[in-house]
Amino acid sequence: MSASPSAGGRKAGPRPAKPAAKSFTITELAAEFDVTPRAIRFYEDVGLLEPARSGRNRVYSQRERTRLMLTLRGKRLGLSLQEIKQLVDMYDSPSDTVPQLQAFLEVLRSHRRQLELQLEDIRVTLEEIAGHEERCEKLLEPHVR
Amino acid sequence: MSASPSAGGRKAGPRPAKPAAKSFTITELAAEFDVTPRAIRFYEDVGLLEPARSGRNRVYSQRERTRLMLTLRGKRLGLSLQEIKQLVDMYDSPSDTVPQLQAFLEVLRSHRRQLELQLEDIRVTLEEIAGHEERCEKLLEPHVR
DNA sequence: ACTTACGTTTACGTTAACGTCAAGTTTAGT
DNA sequence: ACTAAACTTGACGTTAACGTAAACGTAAGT
Repeated sequence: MSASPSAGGRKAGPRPAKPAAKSFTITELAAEFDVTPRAIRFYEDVGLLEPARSGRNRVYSQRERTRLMLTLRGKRLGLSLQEIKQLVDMYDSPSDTVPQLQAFLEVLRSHRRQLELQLEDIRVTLEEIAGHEERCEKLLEPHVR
Repeated sequence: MSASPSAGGRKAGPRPAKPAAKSFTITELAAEFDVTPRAIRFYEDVGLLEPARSGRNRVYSQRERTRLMLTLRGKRLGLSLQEIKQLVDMYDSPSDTVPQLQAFLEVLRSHRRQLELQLEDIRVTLEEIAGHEERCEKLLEPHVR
């Protein structure tokens, strides 16, 4: 999202109206995303999360919550935690130099290619499943009557 | 060099009009699908493949080749070998009784639901990637001039 | 007979991604 | 003060999916 030049006066100073910056405990997130706290701590060991601390206890910001979400989505897509870390790190570290941007673009494109292949795999599989389902239903139909 | 597709007269007995039922060695399959023989043997241990034998050596039929293909596709979709086995087994064992068919249908539908979720994950991710790419390119454009 | 190529079995090693205790700490309630 | 609940940090265990090495078999070529 690129705003028009004079639209956003981003200045440090008196905070206008902040929505209180909701935070989460580890068990809250665990419950919300249906994973164990152990898993979440493990993602931290790997470097995927860096929650703040309130004393000894972990405090997760909205940003950490998002990273956890992306992590789990990555897992569902079959990525390893290392791969996920690479991607997520690039996603929210603002590359500014030209070579960095170019490297980022390369990663993005490679990731996209992989997803498109996977998309094709899924498409084919879904078609096969549809065929099987049809066959099954046809075989079951006579028994319904 | 490897065997050419029997260009001349490959008559090895009184076989009338059979398409010769092409078969494969383990290294052929390994090369074709870019996996190690070790992996293929491992899939056999798990019960995903049951190649015939010529003496001690494994001989893979077209059917085995297909099962290997499905196995690798399953892996790309993030399934475990056990899950893959369940699916592949159902796919080519001809369920005939009504309860069997119904169970099969249930598995198919559950599998389909999962794939559809994955499809959604991919769709969302691709959109995000598109956004990142666009932003990147916009940042790089000025440097091209 | 000897090597080379390809295949085999057996067995132990490795990596990823957690699970599963054990033992301690901190906070809230009684 | 005592207890329960929620969280913490180690540290070792486990499972899946192979990798890797050792030792052997066998058929083909020289």
